[in-house]
Amino acid sequence: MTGAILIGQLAKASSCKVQTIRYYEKIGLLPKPLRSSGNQRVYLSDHLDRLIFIRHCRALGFSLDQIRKLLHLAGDSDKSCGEVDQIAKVHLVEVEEKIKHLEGLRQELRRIIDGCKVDKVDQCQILKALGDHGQCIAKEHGGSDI
Amino acid sequence: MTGAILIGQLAKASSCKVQTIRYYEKIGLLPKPLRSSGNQRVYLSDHLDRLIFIRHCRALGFSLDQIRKLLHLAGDSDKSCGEVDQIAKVHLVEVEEKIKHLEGLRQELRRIIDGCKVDKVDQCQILKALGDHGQCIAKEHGGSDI
DNA sequence: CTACAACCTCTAGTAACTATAGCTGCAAGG
DNA sequence: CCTTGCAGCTATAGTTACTAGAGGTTGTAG
Repeated sequence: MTGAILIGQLAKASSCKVQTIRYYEKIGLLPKPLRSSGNQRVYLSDHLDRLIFIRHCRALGFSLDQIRKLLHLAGDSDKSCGEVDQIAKVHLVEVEEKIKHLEGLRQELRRIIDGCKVDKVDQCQILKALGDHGQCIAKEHGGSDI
Repeated sequence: MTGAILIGQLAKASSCKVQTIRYYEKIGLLPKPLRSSGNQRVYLSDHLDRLIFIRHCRALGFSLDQIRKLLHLAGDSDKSCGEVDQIAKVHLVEVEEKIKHLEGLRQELRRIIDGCKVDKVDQCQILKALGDHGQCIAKEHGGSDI
């Protein structure tokens, strides 16, 4: 029975919280493990590998849905990996877009903060700037992808 | 009665959805407006100003909680605007940290994508890289602030 | 035998909306 | 006067990816 571990050990080995592991099982991302006589989850190394894969993908910002697809594709060993490539590239584009968006916000925030030289709220340029969208470059009112 | 408008007009004037306006009212970010004889919300220009302020802050990535504080501070007209400044600067730091984080992901994703030159899933370097956290620079397993 | 940690299930909470169901109000056309 | 249809109303549930808690059971060490 080499490598049979309980959920606490799996959590440590994968740097993933116990709750999260149970959550992944519930949504079908991790297969249901065996149970001990006392109804405790018993994991083997397959589970650990899969969980490490998932956590690494999460650390890279993939959504659980994207990860589900990647795991599915990884199971089909003679398929072309074009789809894998595609998912990764789409995600890269998303990341790049987020960076661009945030750089815009950074620039605008700096402009607003630097513009305030007074000390009273009723003359505060930050509040004025926040109330006035006119000079702002952050056009996307309504798009909350920060 | 100049400027008395219904929720649909307010939505258009602020580029904010009707549902969102009602939501802001429910959580106390927008004050409850008057009602018409037929129980419809009736707004004046104060509401529009406040809503535009909120939407602009949201576009800049402030949380509703931060916005609540900003609105509160803006009401106290003889207070020092140091706190306003503080909120804005904290947010700027948050944005800068997110940018750094995402730049790390971008670099790592590019490395992984560029490493894959084969065409079959069972040799796919992307999947291998995703399963192996060893060479990865994105250390923060568990921190999902993307 | 008794602590105590680690496990179990189930439910609710987070942020900031968005969407749906099922209703009423209101103005215009026939 | 009646209908059509849009705009408004409330209330509830869904989204993402967890996290926290209640309240109970199992396993182990002293």
